[in-house]
Amino acid sequence: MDIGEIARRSGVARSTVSYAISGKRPVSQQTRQRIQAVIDELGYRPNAVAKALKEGRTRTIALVIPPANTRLTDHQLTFVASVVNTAAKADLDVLLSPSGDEHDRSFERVITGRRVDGAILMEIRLTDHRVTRLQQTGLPFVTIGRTNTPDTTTWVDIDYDTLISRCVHHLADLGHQHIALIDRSPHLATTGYGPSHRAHTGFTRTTTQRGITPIHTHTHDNPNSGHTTTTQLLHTHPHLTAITTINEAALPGIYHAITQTGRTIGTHISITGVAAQHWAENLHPPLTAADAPADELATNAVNLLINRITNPTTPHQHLLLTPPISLRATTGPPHPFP
Amino acid sequence: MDIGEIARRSGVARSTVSYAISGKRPVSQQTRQRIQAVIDELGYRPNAVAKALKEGRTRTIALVIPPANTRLTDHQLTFVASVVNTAAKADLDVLLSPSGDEHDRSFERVITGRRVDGAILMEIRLTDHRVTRLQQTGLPFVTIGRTNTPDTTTWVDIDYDTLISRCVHHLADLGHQHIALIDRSPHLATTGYGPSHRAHTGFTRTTTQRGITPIHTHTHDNPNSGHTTTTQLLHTHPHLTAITTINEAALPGIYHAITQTGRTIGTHISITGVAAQHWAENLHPPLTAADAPADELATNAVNLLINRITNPTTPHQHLLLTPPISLRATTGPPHPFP
DNA sequence: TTGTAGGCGTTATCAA
DNA sequence: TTGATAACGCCTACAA
Repeated sequence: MDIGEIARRSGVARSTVSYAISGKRPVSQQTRQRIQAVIDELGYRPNAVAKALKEGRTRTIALVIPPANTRLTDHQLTFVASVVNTAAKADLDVLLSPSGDEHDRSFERVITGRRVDGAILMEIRLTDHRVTRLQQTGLPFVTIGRTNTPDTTTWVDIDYDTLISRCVHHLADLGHQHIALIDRSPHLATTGYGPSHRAHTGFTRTTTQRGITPIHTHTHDNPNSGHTTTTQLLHTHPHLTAITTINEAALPGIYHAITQTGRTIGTHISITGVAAQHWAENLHPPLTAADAPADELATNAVNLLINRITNPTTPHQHLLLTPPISLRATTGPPHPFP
Repeated sequence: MDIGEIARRSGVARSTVSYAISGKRPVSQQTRQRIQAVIDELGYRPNAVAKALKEGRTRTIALVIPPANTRLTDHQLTFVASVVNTAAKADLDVLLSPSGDEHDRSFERVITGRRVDGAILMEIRLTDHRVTRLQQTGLPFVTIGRTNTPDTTTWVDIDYDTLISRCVHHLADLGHQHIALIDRSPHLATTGYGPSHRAHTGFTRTTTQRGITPIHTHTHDNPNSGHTTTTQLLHTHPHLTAITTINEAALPGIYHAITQTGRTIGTHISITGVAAQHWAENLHPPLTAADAPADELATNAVNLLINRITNPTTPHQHLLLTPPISLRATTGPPHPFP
């Protein structure tokens, strides 16, 4: 059933039906009602594909998610959900596209076939071939995180440098002299993952500035790895009294490793870092941390993208978020252990 | 740039270019190469929207996710990722559609505008208006979970009844006499959420059969709620020695509440249930549980859907999964506390 | 206030 | 082996 069917049954031209639906041209009360009756009776809905072809836009955006081999963190998950919700409010649909690994076909297909009006790229690297590819195609896009050449794209990001710097200052103010940064996986760092680099930079700068012994270590995005790393860390660095981290997925393991040695969190070992709010709140004890603003990131990403789609020539906009640290229960003055 | 442009530059007809690309008609080596050269030079890609209009299918499926107000559990998240991956392997794209709440517009738009060839519905209820709606439209779909009239749809589901029954048997075999079922939220149960109902059924039947005192309680899908519920549970039922649950999101809180009272998990309180594998493994101690097979659920859902799309008249197929219980570290013979 | 007709970019039928 | 052309279903000038 198509618009012609409706037209025939209501005894009008196809264009009249179209106008009756869109309201872009006045239609007499009488015909409008007759048309509407037929539409209701047949349950007619315009074919979105035909409409998209005619209008040259699909009212769909792509969300390019990280490869599936690395499990999505809670923060990323919240982000995806927020994107879908924000897009829904703007009557946009979201096409999910896995990237990396063997999924390049999917990525190519989505961004190259004019199936979407724009794209949001998650978890980009300092140099990222997907960004290059997207720039070639001319499809509007915004990235979560920024590349080495931030001025050439529209992006939203979290200021991990400043955030980790603040964490170190907070711990230093409490009197800590030995602070460890537990980073995300070494693999991410070597493949140019911005947050890792920038957290590291902020950490190094601030510990130097405050005359603190810095300890830098990586761990995979899961509790088991966090447990192993932390156990080792406590063993090799007996003077350690504070940890800061951007690896929320490892946190349960970090907690467990600490308590397992008989230490108390917040007393013998202070912890702080960056994590999803509900994640920080649901740990025991609740984590003092900068709450990663996934919602805000998502809302802004979608809005910036809509902006770019409707007005492709505007200069690139950027948004760097620096959420405050929520004081909860995991930091305090250093207590030697045992 | 369109197919006509390529045709012009290669000095052939548009149809020849089309056939050169699709291979659905023999094209001489010579012209094919000439065409390919032009395509490569200009970076031409066929417009997927036009193709979809012409072919009458979009090579896209919709994944209808639960309303955003209830945070997705780990199991659900894994499921979404698996669907996207499986679909990608079949060169299908996935359109995400939130349902429920104020998102009915999105749901309607997606399933009604011929934007997708089929849909997968997550978290359906025993009576579910989305199922009814989908049946009206005639769009092929498969549900995760089953309604009250399971024969009228294609579905995949987890056999919570049998799973919880097995858990009770396992605990009873160990000698437990007082077993509690911690269900998911009361709201889910009252809105006809199948897994809640069926877990409850299996629990009641098996406890009766084994002569065990059943205790049934609900909790929300988060650690805090699990903590509150469990604390209260231990208080009201001091003889309780075992818990079985289908609420994986509440587990950290359940654990915490138990140890907080001085009890040891696996000794004073045995726990078992249904949860995502990596979730069960990353708890301390690791949870003895039936590993919810999100991957298998997803793969089968996608394949059944593809089946239904290509062959809409086949009888409905169903798949009920009953994964075995993985023995880890949280069950043992009952030890009175203190 | 309404109708006619052309075109969005493909694929596929029918000729040559 | 290739070309011309008619759809797919919609929107929107342009006419009436």
